[in-house]
Amino acid sequence: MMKPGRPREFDSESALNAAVQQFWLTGYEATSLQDLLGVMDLSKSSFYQTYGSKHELFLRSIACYQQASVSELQKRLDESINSKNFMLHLLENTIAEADSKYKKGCFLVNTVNELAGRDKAVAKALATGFSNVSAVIREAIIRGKKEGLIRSTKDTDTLVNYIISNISGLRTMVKSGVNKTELNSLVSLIMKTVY
Amino acid sequence: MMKPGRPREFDSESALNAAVQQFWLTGYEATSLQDLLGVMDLSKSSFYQTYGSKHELFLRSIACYQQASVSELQKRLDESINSKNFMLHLLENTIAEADSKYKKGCFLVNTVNELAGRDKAVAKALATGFSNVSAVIREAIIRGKKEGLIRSTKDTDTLVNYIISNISGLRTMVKSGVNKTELNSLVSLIMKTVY
DNA sequence: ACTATTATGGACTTAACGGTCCATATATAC
DNA sequence: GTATATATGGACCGTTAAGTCCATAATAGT
Repeated sequence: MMKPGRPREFDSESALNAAVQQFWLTGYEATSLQDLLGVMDLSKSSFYQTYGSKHELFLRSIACYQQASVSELQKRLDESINSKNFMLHLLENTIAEADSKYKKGCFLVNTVNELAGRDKAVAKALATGFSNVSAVIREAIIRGKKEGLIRSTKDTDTLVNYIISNISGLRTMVKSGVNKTELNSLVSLIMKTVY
Repeated sequence: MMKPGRPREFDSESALNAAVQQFWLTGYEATSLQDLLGVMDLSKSSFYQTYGSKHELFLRSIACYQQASVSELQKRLDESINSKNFMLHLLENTIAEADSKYKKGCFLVNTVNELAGRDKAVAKALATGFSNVSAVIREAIIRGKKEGLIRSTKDTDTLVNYIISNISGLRTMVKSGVNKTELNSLVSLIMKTVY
């Protein structure tokens, strides 16, 4: 039962993806509606009709990014030969942007730093995201323990937090321009702490 | 030889400090000129005459914050009984905000995440700040090695980066609402890695 | 063909932004 | 007291922000 009416002239899925990219690159405040209309390729009317407001779109963008990231992460874990290998690639992936000109970092980490303190709705969306990411990391740690690969005697939760915290730390280091050689040393130290 | 002219009605030092606090709390974009005039307690005219522009004031704020932080840090290192003790207190200090309502984090870390990617002048000011902080951490690591307290065999530079990176990571964890108990576990793991 | 429904373009609104300008106030140096 | 120099208050500016509104366009079902 399709409802009648004029059909969309824009692809709402790719429009949302474009919004994610833009927010990811320039954050919430620094991204104007004009910027969004440009990359999303729709009119102001369609924008408000479809997404309600900039703020609502931002929340949807967080959800979209988070779901994609988590399922990508889960897939990589499932396909890894072991926990250690998964974690090493995760950390290496985190510092991969060090060479590129535009360092977007992680959208969740960026947003925590920009908005979590003063926007409750955003904070909640982020909490969901972090929680979902944590669940995958947790699975990886548990698997590592089963595989007998983990040398640290610390409890699972602490190790999960340790990984999350270090990913955030590495993101900041990348953004502040630390070079790849130094970052690689850092990754090896982090790995050595856990595995 | 004091120059003539009407004297200032505001204290330029405390005005700058107030600006630092405001930028620290709400970042660059989200801090309006009105906000600044309010907390700095001066008129728009005086603002532009004294500080040039919002952007210039922001750069001065970074410099001001950085100098104060570094000298505070250096003082704490000088007064510490040993390197390990200094580092433990540094990390504990980093997570101290976990209980408070407003989590300002570190102004430098916040700003890296908000602006470093698209504002060269800011990036440069931040680089100076991080470099100065690193120098103190470096001194602490070297001292720790002399004192024979450091168990890690990693080179000094890597350990310095490790501390900086973990401080950034902890800041993000605090902002995303992780509780104090978990953070303390994390601190103890980080300490154990180095000392 | 007509109707109901949704989509779109573009004019419009209101408020806030950073920033400029100038007349006036207030001090020092002579 | 007068000249000089700086400080201040407040009006003003152009731009942009997010968001609203309405007339029109384009479809599906009848």
